[in-house]
Amino acid sequence: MYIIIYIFIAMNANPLLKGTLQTIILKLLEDNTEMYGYEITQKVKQASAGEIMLTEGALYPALHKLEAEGFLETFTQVVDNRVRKYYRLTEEGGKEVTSKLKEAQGFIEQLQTILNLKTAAK
Amino acid sequence: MYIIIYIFIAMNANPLLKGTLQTIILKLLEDNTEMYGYEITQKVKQASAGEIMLTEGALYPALHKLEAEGFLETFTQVVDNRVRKYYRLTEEGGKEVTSKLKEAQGFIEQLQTILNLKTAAK
DNA sequence: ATTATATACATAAATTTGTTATGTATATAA
DNA sequence: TTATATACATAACAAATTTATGTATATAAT
Repeated sequence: MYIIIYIFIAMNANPLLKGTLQTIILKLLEDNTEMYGYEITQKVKQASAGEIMLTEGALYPALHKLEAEGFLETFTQVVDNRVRKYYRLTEEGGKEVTSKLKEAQGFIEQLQTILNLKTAAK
Repeated sequence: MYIIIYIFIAMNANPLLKGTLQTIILKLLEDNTEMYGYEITQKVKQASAGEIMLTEGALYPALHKLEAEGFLETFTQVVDNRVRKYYRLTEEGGKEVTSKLKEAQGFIEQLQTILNLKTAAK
């Protein structure tokens, strides 16, 4: 008789994700018009070669918040007896993507400068 | 008689900083051997063209934590009657920089793929 | 049949990591 | 004398996650 013990070493999934999740969601919806939550997790996983894994506990509240803020609107669809909640950018949301992307690009650039010394400050 | 009212609009300093601060500190100490807290804030400000501003409330606890984890060691020096607490990488800290940098580079790359569609996933 | 895995949503508790607000103290420029 | 810069520290608060649960259906594997 065997006893199998699984030891999971928590490694803090994506310590760098913080602050980026909303931008990722908005950008994906700009590119794909409409997506549902689970679809977003899979898309991010596939597009990032498995490096960025969205947890449901982060994703769903983030989607709800973006909707509450008026950046997203939703509709529901049943496929294979399972409910899917689709999200789509509102006009406000469209503007927000641009703003968030600009912010992210700027931050990434400066971060790379510091971490890489690309532009090597004096 | 004039009454001047200043209205400060809080704009959430660096919403994208989260998770990156430790990496920034470690990298700066790899490049500069030894630095004190205030010096780090100024270096980051200057190197990022004022885009990344470290707040003291984030920086000092982060330094203390890195020290407690054994990645940094300190010594004190008095200059102009003011105390400076210098930080320096330990050997452990040296390894940690490499690891954190690799992690950051990987994340940034994947993030850019998603946000820019640089590598445009199918 | 039963179990595991994938799909699909949701929420609550706990944790991490920041911001904001304070506090202390010295030096220097206005 | 006042404001600003230098230099540290910590506590209260807020935000955004992770982790842990819970519900429910479909499908592949045992």
